Amino acid sequence: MTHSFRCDCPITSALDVLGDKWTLVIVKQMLIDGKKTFKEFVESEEAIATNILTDRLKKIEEKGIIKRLSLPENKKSKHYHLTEKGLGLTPVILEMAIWSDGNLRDLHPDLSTENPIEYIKLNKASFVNILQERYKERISQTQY
Amino acid sequence: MTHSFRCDCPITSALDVLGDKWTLVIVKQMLIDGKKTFKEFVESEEAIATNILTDRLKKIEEKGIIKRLSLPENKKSKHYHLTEKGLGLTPVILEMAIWSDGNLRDLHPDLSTENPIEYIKLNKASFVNILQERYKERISQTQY
DNA sequence: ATGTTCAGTTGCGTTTTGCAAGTAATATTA
DNA sequence: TAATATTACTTGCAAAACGCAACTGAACAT
Repeated sequence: MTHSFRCDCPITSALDVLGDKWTLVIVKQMLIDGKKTFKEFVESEEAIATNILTDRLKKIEEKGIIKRLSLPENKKSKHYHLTEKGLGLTPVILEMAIWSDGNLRDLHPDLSTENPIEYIKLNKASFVNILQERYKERISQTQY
Repeated sequence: MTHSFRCDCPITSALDVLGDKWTLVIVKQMLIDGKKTFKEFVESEEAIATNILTDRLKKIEEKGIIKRLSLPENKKSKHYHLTEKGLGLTPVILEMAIWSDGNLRDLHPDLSTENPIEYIKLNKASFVNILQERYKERISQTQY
């Protein structure tokens, strides 16, 4: 069944696809944390339930945000990769990180401080590029 | 009760606050569409249900993203305004619009094309500023 | 052959969502 | 002034989504 959009607004439509607790967390785990397999997603600190994970992987694969790949030398494990469409979410994720850093510390004092947010803010476009190139480099290591 | 965050990751934490179908739609309706009252939100093309709207307005007010204001000359209607924290979401919303424009047309052919996306992409920072200043200008018209 | 790992699926109770209808306070109109 | 309308909600209820735990089945590992 095809996705049903609430209206023709691009922002609302983005939220029709991305607007839930888990979808962008999974994309972030792939892009930032380098996770590729079901097991890696499940073992993440966010502790996603397996049924939810299965559902989201299926949905975002249908939408062309990720690809599910079989490995030639291993029939048991699968790899999930971001497509260009998925990689295109890098700026959205980056802006969320910046917003959190500047606006969520009052509600969440333990928020991580490890990322060089000030550096990122100086040149967002180049940081987006760094993340995307790093991701592409990483996935080019494996043969499918 | 205080909000519970899944972990200390800024991106995941942003999604703990913003990760649902409606929260950012409401922020967008305020920022882009100029909506201020309960009635205006309900009458929007996204057609949010009133109980959901009440719930989200309460939650994002608690988190400091919006402010609920009474008008001195009118005891019936209330105005909802973005705070600086809410206005800080402008880049996130803008990046979602850009992502949709470039990546959602295959799934959603009727997606609006009215916004000058190419112009926006040329200088994102200045467009963020324009939106924020326009918003502030608009709300400064009313006395509370 | 046996045990383990990986990628799921299933069952079930809880929570959230969505629709429709109702309400209460204020403002407008006849 | 009385009736009507408007605004901002609240309530009830059914449906969908979520979350936990247990289970399965294929593929490897010993």
